[in-house]
Amino acid sequence: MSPLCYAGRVNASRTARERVRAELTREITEVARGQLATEGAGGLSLRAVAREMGMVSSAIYRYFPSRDDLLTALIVDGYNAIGEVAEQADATCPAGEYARRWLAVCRAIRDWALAHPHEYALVYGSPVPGYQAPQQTIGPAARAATVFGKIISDAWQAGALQPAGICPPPPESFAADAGALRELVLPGAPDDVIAAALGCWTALFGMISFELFGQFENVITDRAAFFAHTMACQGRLAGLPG
Amino acid sequence: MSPLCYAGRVNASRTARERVRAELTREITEVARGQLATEGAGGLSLRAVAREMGMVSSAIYRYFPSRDDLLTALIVDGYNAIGEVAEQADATCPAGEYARRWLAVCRAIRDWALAHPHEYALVYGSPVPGYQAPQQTIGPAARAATVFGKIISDAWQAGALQPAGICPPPPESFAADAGALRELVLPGAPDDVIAAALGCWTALFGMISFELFGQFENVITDRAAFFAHTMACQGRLAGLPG
DNA sequence: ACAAAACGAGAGCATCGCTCTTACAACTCA
DNA sequence: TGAGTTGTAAGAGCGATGCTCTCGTTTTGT
Repeated sequence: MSPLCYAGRVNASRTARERVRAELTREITEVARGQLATEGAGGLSLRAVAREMGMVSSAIYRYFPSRDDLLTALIVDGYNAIGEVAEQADATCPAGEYARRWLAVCRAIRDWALAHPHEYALVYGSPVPGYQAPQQTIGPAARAATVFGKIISDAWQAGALQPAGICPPPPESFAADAGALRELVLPGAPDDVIAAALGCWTALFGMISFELFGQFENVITDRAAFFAHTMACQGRLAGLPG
Repeated sequence: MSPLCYAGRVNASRTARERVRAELTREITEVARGQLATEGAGGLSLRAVAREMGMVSSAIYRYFPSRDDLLTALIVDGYNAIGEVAEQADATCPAGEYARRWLAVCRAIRDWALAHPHEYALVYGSPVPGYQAPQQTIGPAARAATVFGKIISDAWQAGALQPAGICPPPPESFAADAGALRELVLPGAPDDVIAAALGCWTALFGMISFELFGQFENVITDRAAFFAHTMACQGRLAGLPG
């Protein structure tokens, strides 16, 4: 009677069935990521994914209730991939060389974006369809930002931050947000440092998006060099020495 | 025999037919812009446009050979709209107050983007379909940039630019591009000023895109104030006093 | 007045996202 | 072991899309 008696068995069988389910779910996202890479987000089709897997289109809906849910899964994957390359790039640098860490992270994210343009567009480009802001994405989205936040707060706590001193103080309305950011990703940093860091962070993605979305066409030729230069400037604006 | 004999007539009759054609073309883009505003780029449908105009879908193809061509027309319109608000905002400021002009242009573009989010996404977001860089868009794209370039070069030529002095010199590979930009939109400015201005410009759109595409959700509450603050910092980085 | 070009309408093709029903397989549990 | 439950795949189908083609009609140029 009590379900607890069979708990072990239930779990075993569940994992038996859930295992193939998880495997199929993984394969769907993998095939979808392949289609995304070649066709872009607009060309991703559930029917084509099903076709490539030898399934019938309606079967996909057992795993993803709608096309948007598949896209959301890919978005989460994208955030995680960006977060991972950022973490790895940061880890290869000496902890005390903050500007170098910042540049390494910038470069890693840009390289990933250039290698996966459609995935980047899905994550940091315009929201695709009727869109929504799915809550599941906020966690993975913070992963890369956490890496950056640690660089800044490490530098701050080591007393290595050399503020440029050219910015006016941030608006009072920013204080509450700065407090939240200080707790999450920028421990110890004062408001003006947090504001500068946020500006830095958005400039990074503005740069990558401009390059990837064609705004630098016929404008900049050596984009890698210009990118590194601009990111170095932004890093200095945030106080990173070097 | 010679077509020149009938040049006047030909022109008159041509304008007779071409006038209704131009009018219909304009109406199509207008209806399409309405649909774009409510549904977004993904939901723009030639059939729906035709339906709203009382036409049959195939008739649209007499005016726009494909859906992408309609989108391209809307992109050109978007660039022009942004360029126009930038020009107007710049014109309302005293010519000598360069930082104020810069902030006014920033605010005007942001306001337009917030008022026309789907159009902004179409222009500065991820390229929609299999994408291409249509040549017809490069002219209108430069319109807003020209306004900004004039602010910087005006300030430079008036000797009012106060470089922050925190940036390393731009890479050598940037010299050629800087030369082209100097001729087009930044007359007289040296390479480092041009590089800083470009960084400024991309930071502006990075900021707007982050806000519009949801990256500031649960992060920044008073976005207008933070935007103005960050743009002021960026202006100072480019040397604008104020 | 007449040939050529432009045009709107309609039917049609392939494809899409998604729903519903049906048949089969695996699992549960007495 | 055998009956009942449940997850799954398959197929048909709906409404809609972008786009092509053909077929009369109108407008244009000579």
